[in-house]
Amino acid sequence: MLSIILNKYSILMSNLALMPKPKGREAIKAWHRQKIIDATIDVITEYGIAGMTIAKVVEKADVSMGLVNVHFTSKDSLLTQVLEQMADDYSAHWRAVIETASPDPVEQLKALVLADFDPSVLNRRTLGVWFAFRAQARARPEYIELVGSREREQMRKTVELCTRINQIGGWEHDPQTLALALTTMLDGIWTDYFLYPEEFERERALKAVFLFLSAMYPVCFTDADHRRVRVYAR
Amino acid sequence: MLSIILNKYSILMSNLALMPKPKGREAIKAWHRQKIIDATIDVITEYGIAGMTIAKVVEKADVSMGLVNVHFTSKDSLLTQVLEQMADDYSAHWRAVIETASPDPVEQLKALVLADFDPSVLNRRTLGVWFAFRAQARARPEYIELVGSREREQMRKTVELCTRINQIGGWEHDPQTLALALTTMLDGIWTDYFLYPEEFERERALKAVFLFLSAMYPVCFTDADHRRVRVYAR
DNA sequence: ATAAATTGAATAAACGTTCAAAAATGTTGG
DNA sequence: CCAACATTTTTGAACGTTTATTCAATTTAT
Repeated sequence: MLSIILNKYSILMSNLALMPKPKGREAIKAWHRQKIIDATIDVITEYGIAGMTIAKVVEKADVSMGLVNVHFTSKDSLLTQVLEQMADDYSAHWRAVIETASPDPVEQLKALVLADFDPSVLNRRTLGVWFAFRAQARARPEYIELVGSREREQMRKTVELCTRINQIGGWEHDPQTLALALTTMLDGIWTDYFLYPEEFERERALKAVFLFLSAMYPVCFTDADHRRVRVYAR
Repeated sequence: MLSIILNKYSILMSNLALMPKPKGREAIKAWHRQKIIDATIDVITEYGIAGMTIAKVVEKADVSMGLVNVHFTSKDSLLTQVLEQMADDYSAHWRAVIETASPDPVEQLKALVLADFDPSVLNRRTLGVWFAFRAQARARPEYIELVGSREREQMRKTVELCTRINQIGGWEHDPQTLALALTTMLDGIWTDYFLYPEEFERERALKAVFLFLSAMYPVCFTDADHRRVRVYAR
């Protein structure tokens, strides 16, 4: 949460171009830096990672050729830092959402699922760049390193929540397997949305996830319209 | 199935390099063509779509510079035809698997799921290139066109099977939602395997899918070791 | 011998990166 | 308050590579 607040030019807000040039050396520098990152995301969105060039980035960011290498040393370094910011933003988002939710693990798991449906995540711009980086994973292992640690943390949280919900209702599902089923489904929904945004039905995708959760944890989750009848102990 | 047999140099077999040069003009031409396609896949696997160049392809394929443009007109066209072959191979595979299975829809759905776990699909080479193309989807809409029609067909089949299984046991799950849940989960499992092949546990992933299916269609599917107790009518 | 397929040097365009020069910002002294 | 200066930031033409593509020359198959 902290990082979302502190990072003024977070990836979650798109049109930095409309933001006025700030005062002060450091602020201008940061503003330029973020303009370049935003432009990079836009270029990748429009031309794919294969069509991303410095020339297109500086044109979109409206800065000079040389500035990219001043701020980011190299094209490779720029890409890594773009991914870093996206991964940070995503992590910060789901963690904030969980902390905002009630301490009830059912509510928290629900919040974790809904976080992946949030417009700040479930949008073509963010997902497209995300997928572009992931597709390069094998060629650039540093990308996996970057994303992997954060993804593992999310998985750990999911497993923890499943374990706690298990205890509440006396269920004996394998938390690891259940968490895997859940996270893979959410990931697949991202892909579906990214590839076929026109045909994508948000409500149906939500239903699909809650269909699964309601089957695993009846009473705690319902598949209909996400209304929930909770019982703490039996 | 037919196309798998006919297409001698299918993507499913990797090391064409070891295959001897055939006799006959047309055969040599086709052999060269396939060598280039294979090399392209290898290059994308190693360098990502952003690092794929004609120079690297011809070196790996051990043919001359000019041959790529003789056979494929342009780099773009080469990439499109590579994707086309991969999509065809994948479609042919799951369709063959279903046809081989018994007419029982439960068996067919099981076969459809297992098809996505087949080594010819679930391997880093195939998935990596697959993801590389999908990530470029927005920049190159023709890629979606290519993959989309085939993916829709698979979805239609999945919905059909769910509908039929519903009837058998008197279940009333929404087939569309159920099929979506299933396919997204399978897709997510691909991603998981591609990004973290070391940590990936094939058996757990299978369990995750069958955990879901057994919850939806108890008795038809079991989550343990895929043993199944079927009852046709209640 | 003839037709077809393959070669690879040549080409122009585009690429990432550099760095001396210019502009912008902050500081100082009147 | 404002010049004049010092420092930092930004610029963009220039550079050497790498890129996809072409096509006359060569090799190969019939």
